[in-house]
Amino acid sequence: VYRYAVLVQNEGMPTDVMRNARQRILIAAVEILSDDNAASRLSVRAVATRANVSVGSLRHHFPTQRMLRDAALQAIYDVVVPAAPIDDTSIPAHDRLVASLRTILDTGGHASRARASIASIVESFVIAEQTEELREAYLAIVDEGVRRIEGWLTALAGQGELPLEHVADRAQFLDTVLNGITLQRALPVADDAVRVEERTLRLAVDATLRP
Amino acid sequence: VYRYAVLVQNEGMPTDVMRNARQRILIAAVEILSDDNAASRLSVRAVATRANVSVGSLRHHFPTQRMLRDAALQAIYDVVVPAAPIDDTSIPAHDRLVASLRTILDTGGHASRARASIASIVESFVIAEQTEELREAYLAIVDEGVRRIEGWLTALAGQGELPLEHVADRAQFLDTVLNGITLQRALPVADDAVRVEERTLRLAVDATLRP
DNA sequence: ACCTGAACACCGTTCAAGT
DNA sequence: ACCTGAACACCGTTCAAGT
Repeated sequence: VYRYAVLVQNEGMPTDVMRNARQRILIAAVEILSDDNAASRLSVRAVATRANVSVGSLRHHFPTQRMLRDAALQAIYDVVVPAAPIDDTSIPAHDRLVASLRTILDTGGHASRARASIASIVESFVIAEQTEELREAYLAIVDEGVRRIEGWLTALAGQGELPLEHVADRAQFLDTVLNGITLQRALPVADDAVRVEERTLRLAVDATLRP
Repeated sequence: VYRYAVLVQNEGMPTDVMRNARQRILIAAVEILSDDNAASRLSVRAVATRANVSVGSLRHHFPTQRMLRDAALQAIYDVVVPAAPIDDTSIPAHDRLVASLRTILDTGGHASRARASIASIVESFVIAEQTEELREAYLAIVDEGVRRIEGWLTALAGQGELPLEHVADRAQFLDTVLNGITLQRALPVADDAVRVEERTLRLAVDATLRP
């Protein structure tokens, strides 16, 4: 699904795409990540083999496995999620962060889509046999989400909106709040759910943007 | 810190604790998890070495690494949890609220119990056909939880710890945070899960107990 | 600059063998 | 029943060597 996106994204590039190892590695990684199998891990050798490239070559283009995963997820998100206005200082920091957090929430959707989303997550990671492989796959996903939030908070810290040393803690905090909201969206909702969610998100952001 | 707790918890046990491999393994795991070093991982060999036990012996008592981690986290929570009454003004309001919220969290349990708990909720209220009856049944349960939190906040408001008019909003907020934590307890957990959860809960309570 | 593949130090799990 | 430690199949990273 996403592999074409990655290609398109680099359209105005050198010459023969299939001759470009970096491209092939990135495409292979995106393919593995967007595989139907939720538990698929992004191992060095799996990616290298799929891209028809040596381990050393992979490492040359992506010095660490984290850099590779980040690049692949970034490529996916760049296509799927509209960019957040985190640097638009004409808008209050509070509103920018709320809007950014909503881009994560919206990947889960609402109503029946939110329910399908949670059902799938619970099936894959809660009900399924708890293997180490599954755990690592899940933690990699969580990590990406938290890092995204950290990215926003770091940007806001650069504008003096919060202390830089609290970025990690507060990103985890916001991640938990988003998990709570996501779960609540899937569960039966009260009539005032939208208002409650809005207030909760604002309260969480208030707590985050404070010395 | 927690190592003694694990010992105490098994006080009425066999004979010589230091001769009990299972005890030593559990203690070693708890020590590593409650280590200050946030990067500490719970590897088989690290635990086995620390416990002065072979890898095989460790596997005999804890067939998978997950079971070991679950047992260690359970041991930690069993000690951390004891509830402080909300009206005991000799304890800081902050601590009283955290302790009270933990009593709700602990109804969900940890590890396999937390997973069974979430699986059951999702099955009953997310996957099941969304009837009005189901919705009302669920909202009644939620209401009960939120009302409990409101009760605590009202008590604290009476002591001047927060404005009375914000009690409803903030109870909803805390409910969302608890939902997030509950979900995270059921999903695969990182090695630093205990610390992260503690910080998140404190941050949420900080946000609540503020004008 | 780009690529190769062996080597290294890890990981969790399995298992024949001991007591 | 409890324990041992080697072996296995992985993992991510490093690096001398090629082109």
